[in-house]
Amino acid sequence: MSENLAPVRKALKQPAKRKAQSRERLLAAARKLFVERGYHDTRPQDIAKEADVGHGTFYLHFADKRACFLAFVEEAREELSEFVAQRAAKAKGLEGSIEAVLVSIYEYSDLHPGVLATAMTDDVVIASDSADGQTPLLQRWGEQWAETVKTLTAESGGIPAGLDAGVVGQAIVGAIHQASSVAHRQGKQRAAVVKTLTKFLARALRG
Amino acid sequence: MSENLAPVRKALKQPAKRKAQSRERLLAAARKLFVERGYHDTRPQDIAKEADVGHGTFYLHFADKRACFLAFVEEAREELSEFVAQRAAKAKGLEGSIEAVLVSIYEYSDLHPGVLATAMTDDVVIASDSADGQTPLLQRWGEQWAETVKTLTAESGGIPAGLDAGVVGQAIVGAIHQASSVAHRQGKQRAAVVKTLTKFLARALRG
Amino acid sequence: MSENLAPVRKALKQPAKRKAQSRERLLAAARKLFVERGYHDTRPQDIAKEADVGHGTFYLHFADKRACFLAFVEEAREELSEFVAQRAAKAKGLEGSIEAVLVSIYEYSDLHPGVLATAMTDDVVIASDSADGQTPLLQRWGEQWAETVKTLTAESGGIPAGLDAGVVGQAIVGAIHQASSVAHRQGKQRAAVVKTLTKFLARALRG
Amino acid sequence: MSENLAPVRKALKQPAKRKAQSRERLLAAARKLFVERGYHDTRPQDIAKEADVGHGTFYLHFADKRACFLAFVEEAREELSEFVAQRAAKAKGLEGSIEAVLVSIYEYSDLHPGVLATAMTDDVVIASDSADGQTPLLQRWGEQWAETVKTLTAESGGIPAGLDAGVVGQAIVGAIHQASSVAHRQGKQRAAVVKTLTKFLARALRG
DNA sequence: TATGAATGAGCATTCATTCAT
DNA sequence: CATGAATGAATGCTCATTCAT
Repeated sequence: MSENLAPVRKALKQPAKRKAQSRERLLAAARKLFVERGYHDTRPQDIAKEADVGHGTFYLHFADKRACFLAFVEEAREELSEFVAQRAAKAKGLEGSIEAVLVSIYEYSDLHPGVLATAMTDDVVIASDSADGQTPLLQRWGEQWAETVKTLTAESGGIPAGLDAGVVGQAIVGAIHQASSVAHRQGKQRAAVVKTLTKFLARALRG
Repeated sequence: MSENLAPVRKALKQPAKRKAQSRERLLAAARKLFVERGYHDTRPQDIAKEADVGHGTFYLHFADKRACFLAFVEEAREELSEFVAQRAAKAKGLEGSIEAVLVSIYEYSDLHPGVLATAMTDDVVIASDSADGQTPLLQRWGEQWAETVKTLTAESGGIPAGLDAGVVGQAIVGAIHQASSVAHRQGKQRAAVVKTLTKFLARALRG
Repeated sequence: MSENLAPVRKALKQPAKRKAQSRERLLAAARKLFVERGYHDTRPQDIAKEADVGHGTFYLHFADKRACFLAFVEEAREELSEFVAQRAAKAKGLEGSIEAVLVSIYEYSDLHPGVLATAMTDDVVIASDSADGQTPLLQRWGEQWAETVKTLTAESGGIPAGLDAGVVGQAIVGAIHQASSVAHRQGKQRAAVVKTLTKFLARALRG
Repeated sequence: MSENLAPVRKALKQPAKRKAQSRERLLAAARKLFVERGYHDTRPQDIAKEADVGHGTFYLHFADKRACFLAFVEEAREELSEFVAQRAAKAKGLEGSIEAVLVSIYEYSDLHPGVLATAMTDDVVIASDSADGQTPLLQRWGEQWAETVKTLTAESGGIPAGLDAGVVGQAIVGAIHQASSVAHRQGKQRAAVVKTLTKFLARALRG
């Protein structure tokens, strides 16, 4: 009987590998369920079951449910970051670069539906009493945009005078997020969104 | 002590007035607690207690907790709407108008700290199974901005060619929301935020 | 429009009549709702509303919900009693009398669907702490049957020797109730039920 | 103190056994409380407490309160079934068999006071919206009686002509139930009840 | 006599987390 | 390292009844 019980669990050479594998499986399961059902409707038990490990194992790898969610967010962030970096690297000019980034983001969304929307479920939703902070994903992206903007506008003399780069970065990411969310909700043509956002942001940043 | 014990409850001649007053009291209590503790950490019981009415009375006025929250959101929306309309009415020009609106919003926030941030807690947080929809506050404001932008750009030939007004409206509100939230979180100077956002948006919209 | 607004409420000559009318209306409403929804799913509020009187008025006429239900039961009992008495009076012989009673009961059930089944909802369902007793409807009918049986068997020498009349009465009513309930639930032909029950009981009682 | 603190909980080697034991304890506690207080006055919490387990454990074993009650009913049904089968097996003749069954039932009732009365609390009392049905205990017994009667009357030519076996089965169980309930309520001599019911039913069934 | 706003005890159920094995 | 049975605090909501008008 013991051989065919949970065959996926065998063939684990080293304990270290086994632990790593459990974590991977849990993270993949968490990602799937968080995206499908949302944070509040996903229980650690569900994640463990989906990952085919015992309930208790969950807490061997994550301090609590929130930590698991944040791990998922971090994973998504890195994934998107790499994805965009590869795609948008060769874009030229302010407008071209913005468009390339937008297109990459949408392509990532197509490849991993719901992941970005779920990962941005931050602020209030998973609030914990400990109030430890963990900068929201959107804000971190805003900070990146602040840097990106400096680079993109370098040849045209930098960010227009009087504009605070930090504020601009957040404004950009906010604009993209809100416009995209609503467009998605309304089933709007994606091309129009990309075009409008690109022009809108380029005009705002151009000298 | 006996004089100030529930003095608000006296002299209620007509049941209709009495009921209306209860609702008002509940709504005020709800607003206070939702802002102070957030949606999830506020129980109908707490609201009733704060309003100095029985638990059951809460359900005499609101179908459920969610309905109460939405009533609070609606109240805040109308309040802000009036507030901004009065303040920004006499502003002149694209840049002037944008600035006036931004300043009004910040003034409202000073007068009613936390209300806007709480009222925007829409989307996922208070999700119900019934999935009735209720357009998020931010999106509604985005739609208003779309209209506003058409008016403001009328003299300079309307919205720049190729821009989708709906997308632009959402982009504006997203930019304002995100930039303001982060600025607030970081304790940034408000003047810089107003200035940057005003210029940023005006540049984007100018012909 | 004003003429047909609650026309039932006007033209109340004397207060005494008004009170009696309220009670009647409440009882009719109670009967309707108890039958349609059952005891537990009918609230005094619902009854008052259906009767088109204020919620508080309910307690002007009934001590509590239970008393209202018992009043409904009593009404049904009297109604059925009269109904059966009229129909079964002229029946001849043991078998004929039993059949006449059974047929009358079924006719009553057709005229007032659900009333008997609901009225028999006694024992546990509406249990109150006060445990005042109120003999269950079924038991009272059993007692009546005990008397009836004595009369019907008089000419053949009375109840067969060794049989306790009280027990027999309850047995008869129990047999009728259970057989009819299940037959109704199973959509069985009524004629077969009447025939079988009549023969069954007549054989048991014949000398 | 340490010796008698939850001594039942010790020495539980395997989790499977532990789980089974919990269920047993819960079921025993449920039986006790349902019989003592009735369905509506027994809360899952009470059952858990009586079983000396946490509240949540209750829902580890039963989907809901209703499922727990039905499990109790099933247990009682099987218990009585075995009990009667053993006692009434060697009875001879129609009258003898009926009497043996009746006596067995009363003996079971003496051994487990209140269990049968409680288990028959089916129909309306524990009604759920899902309306899944679950044939009432009394009806099931009626169906069994239909079979029993066929066997018992086999030698005398089967069920008397014109009688529907199904109807007869339900009539018998109804007669027994109602007569016994009332006799119990009235503190009537048990021997008289057995004697009367036996004769009554035997006469009805004899050819 | 009538009203209907107000009441608050009461309840079934969930779920993040622990810990003995 | 893994397990999964056990936990119990916490919560939104109902409804029979009262009472000021």
